[in-house]
Amino acid sequence: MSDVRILIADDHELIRKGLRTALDGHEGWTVCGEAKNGREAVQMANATRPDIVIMDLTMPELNGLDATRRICRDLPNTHVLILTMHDSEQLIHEVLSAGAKGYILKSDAGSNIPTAIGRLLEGHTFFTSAAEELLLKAPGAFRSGRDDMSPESLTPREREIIQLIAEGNSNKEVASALGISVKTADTHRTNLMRKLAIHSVSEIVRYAIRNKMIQA
Amino acid sequence: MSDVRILIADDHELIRKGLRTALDGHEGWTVCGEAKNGREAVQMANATRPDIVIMDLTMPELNGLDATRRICRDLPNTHVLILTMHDSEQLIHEVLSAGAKGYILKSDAGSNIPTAIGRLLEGHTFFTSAAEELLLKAPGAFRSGRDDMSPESLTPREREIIQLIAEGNSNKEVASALGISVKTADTHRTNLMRKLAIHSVSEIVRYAIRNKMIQA
DNA sequence: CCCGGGCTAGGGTGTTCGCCCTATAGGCAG
DNA sequence: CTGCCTATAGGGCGAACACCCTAGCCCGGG
Repeated sequence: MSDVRILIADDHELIRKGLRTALDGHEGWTVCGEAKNGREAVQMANATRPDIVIMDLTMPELNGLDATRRICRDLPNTHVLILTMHDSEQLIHEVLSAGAKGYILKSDAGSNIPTAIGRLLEGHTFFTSAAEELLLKAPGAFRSGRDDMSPESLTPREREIIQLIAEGNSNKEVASALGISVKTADTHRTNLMRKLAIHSVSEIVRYAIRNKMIQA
Repeated sequence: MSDVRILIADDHELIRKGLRTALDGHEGWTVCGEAKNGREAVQMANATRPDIVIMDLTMPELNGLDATRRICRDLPNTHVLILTMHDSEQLIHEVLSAGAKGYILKSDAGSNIPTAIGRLLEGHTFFTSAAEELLLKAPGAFRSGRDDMSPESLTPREREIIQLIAEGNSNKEVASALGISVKTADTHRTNLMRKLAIHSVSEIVRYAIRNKMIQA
Protein backbone atom coordinates (compact mmCIF):
# COMPACT_ATOMS: atom_id res chain seq x y z
CA MET A 1 0.00 0.00 0.00
CA SER A 2 1.28 3.39 -0.94
CA ASP A 3 1.84 6.30 1.34
CA VAL A 4 -0.97 8.08 3.08
CA ARG A 5 -0.93 11.60 1.68
CA ILE A 6 -1.96 14.46 3.93
CA LEU A 7 -2.75 18.09 3.09
CA ILE A 8 -2.45 20.73 5.80
CA ALA A 9 -4.65 23.84 5.64
CA ASP A 10 -4.08 26.47 8.30
CA ASP A 11 -3.30 30.15 8.07
CA HIS A 12 -0.79 29.98 10.91
CA GLU A 13 2.62 28.91 9.73
CA LEU A 14 3.50 27.67 13.19
CA ILE A 15 0.56 25.32 13.30
CA ARG A 16 1.52 23.99 9.90
CA LYS A 17 5.08 23.37 11.05
CA GLY A 18 3.83 21.75 14.23
CA LEU A 19 1.59 19.44 12.26
CA ARG A 20 4.41 18.56 9.92
CA THR A 21 6.64 17.48 12.75
CA ALA A 22 3.78 15.63 14.37
CA LEU A 23 3.11 13.72 11.16
CA ASP A 24 6.55 13.26 9.69
CA GLY A 25 7.43 10.82 12.42
CA HIS A 26 4.83 8.37 11.25
CA GLU A 27 5.77 5.57 8.96
CA GLY A 28 3.96 5.73 5.66
CA TRP A 29 2.55 9.22 6.11
CA THR A 30 3.51 12.06 3.81
CA VAL A 31 2.51 15.71 4.00
CA CYS A 32 1.77 16.47 0.37
CA GLY A 33 1.15 20.20 0.80
CA GLU A 34 0.43 23.17 3.00
CA ALA A 35 -2.35 25.64 2.26
CA LYS A 36 -2.62 28.95 4.07
CA ASN A 37 -6.26 29.69 3.28
CA GLY A 38 -9.38 27.94 2.13
CA ARG A 39 -8.91 28.74 -1.53
CA GLU A 40 -5.42 27.29 -1.58
CA ALA A 41 -6.73 24.25 0.24
CA VAL A 42 -9.34 23.58 -2.42
CA GLN A 43 -6.87 24.09 -5.23
CA MET A 44 -4.19 21.92 -3.69
CA ALA A 45 -6.70 19.23 -2.78
CA ASN A 46 -7.88 19.07 -6.36
CA ALA A 47 -4.32 19.01 -7.61
CA THR A 48 -2.87 16.45 -5.22
CA ARG A 49 -5.97 14.45 -4.23
CA PRO A 50 -4.77 13.70 -0.71
CA ASP A 51 -6.18 10.98 1.53
CA ILE A 52 -6.55 13.37 4.46
CA VAL A 53 -7.00 17.12 4.75
CA ILE A 54 -6.36 18.68 8.13
CA MET A 55 -8.40 21.85 8.00
CA ASP A 56 -8.55 24.93 10.18
CA LEU A 57 -11.90 26.70 10.20
CA THR A 58 -11.02 30.36 10.50
CA MET A 59 -8.91 31.26 7.50
CA PRO A 60 -8.79 34.36 5.31
CA GLU A 61 -10.27 34.61 1.83
CA LEU A 62 -12.18 31.36 2.04
CA ASN A 63 -13.08 29.81 5.38
CA GLY A 64 -12.52 26.19 6.26
CA LEU A 65 -16.19 25.33 6.30
CA ASP A 66 -16.79 26.23 2.68
CA ALA A 67 -13.48 24.74 1.67
CA THR A 68 -14.55 21.52 3.36
CA ARG A 69 -17.86 21.55 1.47
CA ARG A 70 -16.11 21.79 -1.86
CA ILE A 71 -13.49 19.21 -1.12
CA CYS A 72 -16.02 16.71 0.19
CA ARG A 73 -18.25 17.34 -2.81
CA ASP A 74 -15.52 16.93 -5.41
CA LEU A 75 -13.23 14.40 -3.80
CA PRO A 76 -15.19 11.62 -2.12
CA ASN A 77 -12.03 9.71 -1.32
CA THR A 78 -10.56 12.59 0.63
CA HIS A 79 -11.38 12.76 4.33
CA VAL A 80 -11.40 16.12 6.07
CA LEU A 81 -10.34 16.46 9.68
CA ILE A 82 -11.34 19.78 11.24
CA LEU A 83 -8.83 21.33 13.60
CA THR A 84 -10.13 24.34 15.46
CA MET A 85 -9.85 26.36 18.62
CA HIS A 86 -13.56 26.87 19.07
CA ASP A 87 -15.67 24.31 20.89
CA SER A 88 -19.09 25.24 19.62
CA GLU A 89 -21.95 22.80 19.29
CA GLN A 90 -23.33 24.74 16.37
CA LEU A 91 -19.99 24.46 14.64
CA ILE A 92 -19.80 20.71 15.09
CA HIS A 93 -23.06 20.15 13.31
CA GLU A 94 -22.09 22.55 10.59
CA VAL A 95 -18.80 20.83 9.86
CA LEU A 96 -20.55 17.49 9.86
CA SER A 97 -23.09 18.61 7.31
CA ALA A 98 -20.24 20.11 5.33
CA GLY A 99 -18.83 16.61 5.08
CA ALA A 100 -16.00 16.56 7.59
CA LYS A 101 -15.22 13.22 9.18
CA GLY A 102 -13.46 14.46 12.29
CA TYR A 103 -13.32 17.38 14.70
CA ILE A 104 -10.41 18.13 16.99
CA LEU A 105 -9.70 21.03 19.30
CA LYS A 106 -6.28 22.57 18.95
CA SER A 107 -5.90 22.52 22.71
CA ASP A 108 -5.88 18.73 22.83
CA ALA A 109 -4.57 18.13 19.37
CA GLY A 110 -1.00 16.98 19.70
CA SER A 111 -1.48 13.42 20.82
CA ASN A 112 -4.87 12.89 19.24
CA ILE A 113 -4.09 13.79 15.69
CA PRO A 114 -2.37 10.57 14.71
CA THR A 115 -5.22 8.65 16.36
CA ALA A 116 -7.78 10.72 14.51
CA ILE A 117 -6.06 10.24 11.18
CA GLY A 118 -5.89 6.53 11.82
CA ARG A 119 -9.61 6.40 12.49
CA LEU A 120 -10.42 8.38 9.36
CA LEU A 121 -8.24 6.14 7.24
CA GLU A 122 -10.22 3.17 8.49
CA GLY A 123 -13.39 4.88 7.35
CA HIS A 124 -14.50 5.89 10.81
CA THR A 125 -14.99 9.28 12.40
CA PHE A 126 -13.16 10.97 15.24
CA PHE A 127 -14.28 13.69 17.60
CA THR A 128 -12.77 15.49 20.50
CA SER A 129 -14.42 14.09 23.59
CA ALA A 130 -16.35 17.27 24.25
CA ALA A 131 -17.71 17.18 20.73
CA GLU A 132 -18.75 13.56 21.05
CA GLU A 133 -20.84 14.36 24.11
CA LEU A 134 -22.68 17.01 22.19
CA LEU A 135 -23.51 14.60 19.40
CA LEU A 136 -24.87 12.05 21.83
CA LYS A 137 -26.93 14.69 23.54
CA ALA A 138 -28.62 16.17 20.48
CA PRO A 139 -28.82 13.64 17.67
CA GLY A 140 -30.31 15.35 14.65
CA ALA A 141 -31.28 18.48 16.55
CA PHE A 142 -29.38 20.63 14.16
CA ARG A 143 -32.04 20.38 11.49
CA SER A 144 -34.44 22.51 13.51
CA GLY A 145 -32.31 25.55 13.92
CA ARG A 146 -32.22 26.75 10.34
CA ASP A 147 -33.75 29.83 8.85
CA ASP A 148 -33.41 31.59 5.55
CA MET A 149 -30.90 33.96 7.13
CA SER A 150 -28.31 31.24 7.56
CA PRO A 151 -25.29 31.09 5.27
CA GLU A 152 -26.81 27.90 3.85
CA SER A 153 -29.34 29.98 1.96
CA LEU A 154 -26.50 31.59 0.03
CA THR A 155 -24.70 29.99 -2.88
CA PRO A 156 -21.07 28.99 -2.35
CA ARG A 157 -19.96 31.87 -4.51
CA GLU A 158 -22.02 34.30 -2.47
CA ARG A 159 -20.49 33.03 0.77
CA GLU A 160 -17.10 33.56 -0.76
CA ILE A 161 -18.03 37.09 -1.76
CA ILE A 162 -19.52 37.99 1.60
CA GLN A 163 -16.39 36.88 3.40
CA LEU A 164 -14.16 38.94 1.16
CA ILE A 165 -16.35 41.99 1.60
CA ALA A 166 -16.43 41.56 5.36
CA GLU A 167 -12.65 41.32 5.36
CA GLY A 168 -12.58 44.84 3.97
CA ASN A 169 -12.21 44.24 0.26
CA SER A 170 -13.86 46.51 -2.29
CA ASN A 171 -15.71 45.17 -5.31
CA LYS A 172 -12.56 45.70 -7.32
CA GLU A 173 -10.44 43.76 -4.86
CA VAL A 174 -12.98 40.97 -4.61
CA ALA A 175 -13.05 40.74 -8.38
CA SER A 176 -9.29 40.51 -8.73
CA ALA A 177 -9.08 38.03 -5.86
CA LEU A 178 -11.51 35.72 -7.62
CA GLY A 179 -10.43 36.50 -11.17
CA ILE A 180 -13.85 37.77 -12.21
CA SER A 181 -15.24 41.06 -13.44
CA VAL A 182 -16.03 43.91 -11.09
CA LYS A 183 -19.58 43.83 -12.37
CA THR A 184 -19.91 40.16 -11.55
CA ALA A 185 -18.66 40.76 -8.04
CA ASP A 186 -21.15 43.59 -7.75
CA THR A 187 -23.96 41.35 -8.99
CA HIS A 188 -23.14 38.72 -6.38
CA ARG A 189 -22.98 41.44 -3.75
CA THR A 190 -26.36 42.83 -4.72
CA ASN A 191 -27.93 39.38 -4.84
CA LEU A 192 -26.69 38.26 -1.46
CA MET A 193 -27.75 41.51 0.13
CA ARG A 194 -31.25 41.08 -1.24
CA LYS A 195 -31.34 37.48 -0.01
CA LEU A 196 -30.27 38.48 3.48
CA ALA A 197 -32.40 41.63 3.44
CA ILE A 198 -29.46 43.79 4.43
CA HIS A 199 -28.47 47.10 2.96
CA SER A 200 -24.99 48.16 3.99
CA VAL A 201 -21.42 47.04 4.41
CA SER A 202 -21.69 47.22 8.16
CA GLU A 203 -24.53 44.71 8.14
CA ILE A 204 -22.47 42.46 5.93
CA VAL A 205 -19.60 42.57 8.38
CA ARG A 206 -21.80 41.87 11.40
CA TYR A 207 -23.53 39.05 9.56
CA ALA A 208 -20.19 37.49 8.67
CA ILE A 209 -18.99 37.73 12.26
CA ARG A 210 -22.21 36.33 13.72
CA ASN A 211 -21.95 33.40 11.34
CA LYS A 212 -18.27 32.85 12.06
CA MET A 213 -17.22 33.53 8.50
CA ILE A 214 -14.65 35.99 9.82
CA GLN A 215 -13.46 37.07 13.22
CA ALA A 216 -13.90 40.53 14.67
CA MET B 1 29.82 32.36 24.60
CA SER B 2 27.50 29.63 25.77
CA ASP B 3 24.29 28.56 24.13
CA VAL B 4 21.30 30.81 23.94
CA ARG B 5 18.69 29.16 26.10
CA ILE B 6 15.04 29.52 25.14
CA LEU B 7 11.88 28.72 27.08
CA ILE B 8 8.64 28.07 25.22
CA ALA B 9 5.31 28.86 26.88
CA ASP B 10 2.16 27.97 24.98
CA ASP B 11 -0.82 25.84 25.86
CA HIS B 12 -1.06 24.34 22.39
CA GLU B 13 1.20 21.37 21.96
CA LEU B 14 1.23 21.92 18.22
CA ILE B 15 2.59 25.41 18.57
CA ARG B 16 5.29 24.19 20.93
CA LYS B 17 6.32 21.52 18.46
CA GLY B 18 6.32 24.03 15.66
CA LEU B 19 8.52 26.37 17.63
CA ARG B 20 10.92 23.60 18.53
CA THR B 21 11.45 22.68 14.92
CA ALA B 22 11.77 26.33 13.99
CA LEU B 23 14.45 26.84 16.65
CA ASP B 24 16.32 23.56 16.66
CA GLY B 25 17.79 24.34 13.28
CA HIS B 26 19.70 27.29 14.67
CA GLU B 27 23.30 26.95 15.71
CA GLY B 28 23.82 27.79 19.34
CA TRP B 29 20.16 27.89 20.31
CA THR B 30 18.72 25.46 22.81
CA VAL B 31 15.13 25.04 23.90
CA CYS B 32 15.52 24.63 27.65
CA GLY B 33 11.90 23.90 28.41
CA GLU B 34 8.26 23.94 27.43
CA ALA B 35 5.56 25.39 29.66
CA LYS B 36 1.89 24.82 28.96
CA ASN B 37 0.53 27.64 31.07
CA GLY B 38 1.65 30.87 32.67
CA ARG B 39 2.33 29.39 36.07
CA GLU B 40 4.61 26.75 34.62
CA ALA B 41 6.30 29.43 32.60
CA VAL B 42 7.13 31.47 35.70
CA GLN B 43 8.37 28.44 37.58
CA MET B 44 10.49 27.16 34.74
CA ALA B 45 11.85 30.61 34.03
CA ASN B 46 12.95 30.98 37.65
CA ALA B 47 14.46 27.51 37.61
CA THR B 48 16.29 27.66 34.30
CA ARG B 49 16.84 31.42 33.86
CA PRO B 50 16.60 31.37 30.08
CA ASP B 51 17.82 34.13 27.79
CA ILE B 52 14.54 34.22 25.88
CA VAL B 53 10.97 33.30 26.73
CA ILE B 54 8.55 32.87 23.87
CA MET B 55 5.19 33.51 25.47
CA ASP B 56 1.65 32.98 24.33
CA LEU B 57 -0.90 35.34 25.85
CA THR B 58 -3.99 33.20 26.20
CA MET B 59 -3.10 30.35 28.52
CA PRO B 60 -5.01 28.61 31.29
CA GLU B 61 -4.35 29.13 35.01
CA LEU B 62 -2.11 32.14 34.54
CA ASN B 63 -2.23 34.20 31.39
CA GLY B 64 0.83 35.24 29.46
CA LEU B 65 0.51 38.88 30.38
CA ASP B 66 0.79 38.31 34.10
CA ALA B 67 3.45 35.68 33.60
CA THR B 68 5.42 38.22 31.57
CA ARG B 69 5.12 40.79 34.35
CA ARG B 70 6.55 38.39 36.93
CA ILE B 71 9.36 37.14 34.75
CA CYS B 72 10.40 40.64 33.70
CA ARG B 73 10.27 41.80 37.31
CA ASP B 74 12.34 38.95 38.71
CA LEU B 75 14.69 38.14 35.82
CA PRO B 76 16.02 41.29 34.20
CA ASN B 77 18.33 39.30 31.95
CA THR B 78 15.48 37.32 30.45
CA HIS B 79 13.79 38.79 27.40
CA VAL B 80 10.16 37.95 26.71
CA LEU B 81 8.86 37.64 23.16
CA ILE B 82 5.07 37.65 22.95
CA LEU B 83 3.55 35.31 20.39
CA THR B 84 -0.16 35.74 19.90
CA MET B 85 -2.95 35.26 17.44
CA HIS B 86 -4.73 38.46 18.32
CA ASP B 87 -3.78 41.68 16.65
CA SER B 88 -5.33 43.74 19.39
CA GLU B 89 -4.10 47.31 19.49
CA GLN B 90 -4.82 47.34 23.16
CA LEU B 91 -2.69 44.30 23.86
CA ILE B 92 0.42 45.69 22.26
CA HIS B 93 0.77 48.47 24.77
CA GLU B 94 -0.20 46.18 27.61
CA VAL B 95 2.50 43.67 26.84
CA LEU B 96 5.01 46.48 26.50
CA SER B 97 4.18 47.87 29.90
CA ALA B 98 4.37 44.32 31.23
CA GLY B 99 8.00 44.30 30.10
CA ALA B 100 7.94 42.27 26.92
CA LYS B 101 10.56 43.17 24.33
CA GLY B 102 8.82 41.80 21.27
CA TYR B 103 5.40 41.10 19.82
CA ILE B 104 4.73 38.70 16.97
CA LEU B 105 1.53 37.47 15.40
CA LYS B 106 1.27 33.73 14.97
CA SER B 107 0.04 34.31 11.45
CA ASP B 108 3.37 35.73 10.33
CA ALA B 109 5.52 34.06 12.91
CA GLY B 110 7.41 31.29 11.20
CA SER B 111 10.03 33.26 9.38
CA ASN B 112 10.16 36.15 11.79
CA ILE B 113 10.83 34.30 15.00
CA PRO B 114 14.55 33.73 14.47
CA THR B 115 14.88 37.36 13.43
CA ALA B 116 12.97 38.49 16.48
CA ILE B 117 15.07 36.40 18.81
CA GLY B 118 18.19 37.76 17.19
CA ARG B 119 17.04 41.30 17.79
CA LEU B 120 16.17 40.62 21.41
CA LEU B 121 19.55 39.00 22.02
CA GLU B 122 21.18 42.18 20.76
CA GLY B 123 19.16 44.17 23.26
CA HIS B 124 16.73 45.55 20.74
CA THR B 125 13.02 45.08 20.30
CA PHE B 126 10.99 43.41 17.58
CA PHE B 127 7.41 43.96 16.54
CA THR B 128 5.14 42.62 13.90
CA SER B 129 4.86 45.31 11.27
CA ALA B 130 1.32 46.22 12.28
CA ALA B 131 2.46 46.74 15.84
CA GLU B 132 5.44 48.76 14.73
CA GLU B 133 3.20 51.18 12.88
CA LEU B 134 1.33 51.85 16.07
CA LEU B 135 4.51 52.58 17.95
CA LEU B 136 5.79 54.90 15.26
CA LYS B 137 2.55 56.80 15.19
CA ALA B 138 2.54 57.21 18.96
CA PRO B 139 6.17 57.54 20.03
CA GLY B 140 6.41 57.33 23.79
CA ALA B 141 2.68 57.16 24.23
CA PHE B 142 2.90 53.69 25.69
CA ARG B 143 5.15 54.91 28.45
CA SER B 144 2.31 56.95 29.87
CA GLY B 145 0.03 53.98 29.71
CA ARG B 146 -2.06 55.55 26.96
CA ASP B 147 -3.36 53.46 24.14
CA ASP B 148 -3.87 55.25 20.88
CA MET B 149 -6.03 52.54 19.43
CA SER B 150 -8.37 52.33 22.39
CA PRO B 151 -11.72 54.05 22.31
CA GLU B 152 -10.38 56.36 25.02
CA SER B 153 -8.17 58.03 22.44
CA LEU B 154 -11.32 59.16 20.66
CA THR B 155 -13.43 62.09 21.76
CA PRO B 156 -16.88 61.33 23.22
CA ARG B 157 -18.48 62.60 20.06
CA GLU B 158 -16.29 60.38 17.92
CA ARG B 159 -17.20 57.33 19.98
CA GLU B 160 -20.83 58.21 19.46
CA ILE B 161 -20.24 58.49 15.74
CA ILE B 162 -18.29 55.29 15.39
CA GLN B 163 -20.97 53.34 17.16
CA LEU B 164 -23.69 54.73 14.91
CA ILE B 165 -21.65 53.94 11.82
CA ALA B 166 -20.97 50.42 13.03
CA GLU B 167 -24.67 49.96 13.66
CA GLY B 168 -25.22 50.51 9.97
CA ASN B 169 -26.10 54.20 9.77
CA SER B 170 -25.00 56.38 6.89
CA ASN B 171 -23.59 59.84 7.41
CA LYS B 172 -27.03 61.25 6.76
CA GLU B 173 -28.61 58.98 9.35
CA VAL B 174 -25.90 59.72 11.88
CA ALA B 175 -26.43 63.41 11.31
CA SER B 176 -30.17 63.28 11.83
CA ALA B 177 -29.80 61.00 14.84
CA LEU B 178 -27.53 63.54 16.50
CA GLY B 179 -29.19 66.63 15.13
CA ILE B 180 -26.07 67.86 13.34
CA SER B 181 -25.09 68.51 9.74
CA VAL B 182 -24.11 65.71 7.40
CA LYS B 183 -20.80 67.44 6.85
CA THR B 184 -20.14 67.52 10.57
CA ALA B 185 -20.86 63.83 10.85
CA ASP B 186 -18.53 63.26 7.91
CA THR B 187 -15.80 65.34 9.53
CA HIS B 188 -16.02 63.28 12.71
CA ARG B 189 -15.97 60.11 10.64
CA THR B 190 -12.88 61.21 8.73
CA ASN B 191 -11.11 62.29 11.91
CA LEU B 192 -11.73 59.09 13.82
CA MET B 193 -10.67 56.99 10.88
CA ARG B 194 -7.41 58.90 10.68
CA LYS B 195 -6.86 58.51 14.42
CA LEU B 196 -7.44 54.76 14.28
CA ALA B 197 -5.54 54.37 11.02
CA ILE B 198 -8.42 52.51 9.41
CA HIS B 199 -9.83 53.07 5.96
CA SER B 200 -13.18 51.38 5.47
CA VAL B 201 -16.56 50.74 6.99
CA SER B 202 -15.73 47.10 7.53
CA GLU B 203 -12.76 48.05 9.67
CA ILE B 204 -14.95 50.43 11.63
CA VAL B 205 -17.42 47.65 12.35
CA ARG B 206 -14.75 45.18 13.40
CA TYR B 207 -13.11 47.81 15.59
CA ALA B 208 -16.42 48.59 17.28
CA ILE B 209 -17.09 44.92 17.91
CA ARG B 210 -13.60 44.23 19.22
CA ASN B 211 -13.95 47.14 21.60
CA LYS B 212 -17.40 46.09 22.68
CA MET B 213 -19.05 49.24 21.41
CA ILE B 214 -21.62 47.11 19.60
CA GLN B 215 -22.50 43.44 19.42
CA ALA B 216 -21.99 41.42 16.29
C1' DC C 1 -36.07 18.36 -23.88
C1' DC C 2 -37.03 22.18 -21.48
C1' DC C 3 -36.78 24.76 -17.14
C1' DG C 4 -34.44 26.66 -13.25
C1' DG C 5 -30.55 27.92 -10.65
C1' DG C 6 -25.98 29.50 -10.49
C1' DC C 7 -22.08 32.11 -12.48
C1' DT C 8 -20.79 35.24 -15.55
C1' DA C 9 -20.84 40.24 -17.56
C1' DG C 10 -22.33 44.61 -18.90
C1' DG C 11 -25.23 49.37 -18.90
C1' DG C 12 -26.98 52.94 -16.20
C1' DT C 13 -28.16 56.10 -12.18
C1' DG C 14 -28.26 58.20 -8.02
C1' DT C 15 -26.16 57.98 -3.39
C1' DT C 16 -22.58 57.50 -0.25
C1' DC C 17 -17.93 57.26 1.07
C1' DG C 18 -13.07 58.66 1.87
C1' DC C 19 -10.47 62.34 2.13
C1' DC C 20 -8.59 66.75 1.05
C1' DC C 21 -9.28 71.69 2.32
C1' DT C 22 -11.00 75.97 5.21
C1' DA C 23 -13.40 78.22 9.05
C1' DT C 24 -16.01 79.71 13.30
C1' DA C 25 -17.28 79.29 18.08
C1' DG C 26 -16.73 77.67 22.85
C1' DG C 27 -13.98 75.82 26.64
C1' DC C 28 -10.19 74.85 29.35
C1' DA C 29 -5.18 75.00 30.72
C1' DG C 30 -0.87 77.18 30.95
C1' DC D 1 -4.42 86.35 27.29
C1' DT D 2 -3.15 82.69 24.37
C1' DG D 3 -2.95 78.50 22.58
C1' DC D 4 -5.07 73.89 21.97
C1' DC D 5 -8.81 70.83 21.67
C1' DT D 6 -13.54 69.92 20.50
C1' DA D 7 -17.58 70.47 17.90
C1' DT D 8 -19.60 72.62 14.40
C1' DA D 9 -20.18 73.40 9.08
C1' DG D 10 -19.14 73.80 4.37
C1' DG D 11 -16.73 73.04 -0.75
C1' DG D 12 -15.06 69.86 -3.76
C1' DC D 13 -13.66 65.48 -6.02
C1' DG D 14 -12.78 60.79 -7.40
C1' DA D 15 -14.00 56.36 -6.06
C1' DA D 16 -17.06 53.02 -4.44
C1' DC D 17 -21.52 51.45 -3.38
C1' DA D 18 -26.59 50.08 -3.83
C1' DC D 19 -29.69 48.81 -6.94
C1' DC D 20 -32.05 48.65 -11.22
C1' DC D 21 -31.97 46.22 -15.78
C1' DT D 22 -30.67 42.56 -19.54
C1' DA D 23 -28.37 38.34 -21.10
C1' DG D 24 -25.41 34.41 -22.33
C1' DC D 25 -23.56 29.95 -20.64
C1' DC D 26 -23.55 25.61 -18.26
C1' DC D 27 -25.47 21.99 -15.71
C1' DG D 28 -28.70 18.97 -13.36
C1' DG D 29 -33.72 17.59 -12.43
C1' DG D 30 -38.23 16.75 -13.84
